[in-house]
Amino acid sequence: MIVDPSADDRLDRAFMALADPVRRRIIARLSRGPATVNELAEPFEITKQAVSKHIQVLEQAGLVTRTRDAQRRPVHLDAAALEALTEWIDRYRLIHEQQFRALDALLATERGRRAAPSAGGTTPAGTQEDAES
Amino acid sequence: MIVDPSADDRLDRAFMALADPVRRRIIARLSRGPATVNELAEPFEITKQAVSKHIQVLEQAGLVTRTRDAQRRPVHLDAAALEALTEWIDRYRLIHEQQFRALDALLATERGRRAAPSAGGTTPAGTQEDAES
DNA sequence: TACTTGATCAACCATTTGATTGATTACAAG
DNA sequence: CTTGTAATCAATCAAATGGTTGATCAAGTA
Repeated sequence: MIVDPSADDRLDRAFMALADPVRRRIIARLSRGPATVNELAEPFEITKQAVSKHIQVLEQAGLVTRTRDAQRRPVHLDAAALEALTEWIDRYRLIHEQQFRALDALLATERGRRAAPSAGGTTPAGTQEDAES
Repeated sequence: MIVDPSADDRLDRAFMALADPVRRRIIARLSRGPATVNELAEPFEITKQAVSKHIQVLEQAGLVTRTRDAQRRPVHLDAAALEALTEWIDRYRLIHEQQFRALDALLATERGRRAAPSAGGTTPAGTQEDAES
């Protein structure tokens, strides 16, 4: 019974949701427009109940929303949550590339003075802390 | 005992790997430079064996690589795999935004002729197929 | 009211995951 | 050769996940 614990936990759920190939295909389908549970279940060889559970997972991750249209409950994609994921990934990806450029620059400098050392044996990272949020 | 079934499955593993908050923090740490298992295990309250398993998962997902330095086995981040993830997400995110723009355009056109209809009750998506790869 | 459709709820089962403890391999130093 | 350190392997266990079937709820319709 978790309602909305924190933005951190939301990220957890979002990644966890996309970890399943079925849910990823649901996302792919929803990117072309909203769909009902029955429509989403068709391409798969699983029951509607299973798809309904998957959608619950996606909903709790903030990736989709369910609206009401008579007795149908169309599912809509929420692209903002997808954007949050790419933002998380890109952050550390870019930091990593930055490190690479810094190492290149260091080696270029060192090359002028002495022979290039082993370059990468021990970590140059100073802080043990991370900043996950 | 799966070795490397396909590029499709690689994406599965990558998302699955990032689904765990511990592994995400490992990625965050590695973005600042390579580290050993012991260094990675320190900030967490779990054993080294558990961290070793996490790194195995990350390695099979292609997110990190392990090299050899005497009896140490430093772990390095592989940013290329992270890029593949953002590419996957961005694809469907952008398709979705495109749909939104198209809907806006349609509504703008319709507004000139008749009163705006319910707009979004049933899905306009034509193809049931998806293109996950 | 009764019936049909769309979707969820509830109980249950098989498999997988995350973590633990204990033993083992690989390498370096005494 | 023995000790110590870094890391993995192996067996085990509790908890979570994905799926199923059957019952239930909600809304439209004869």
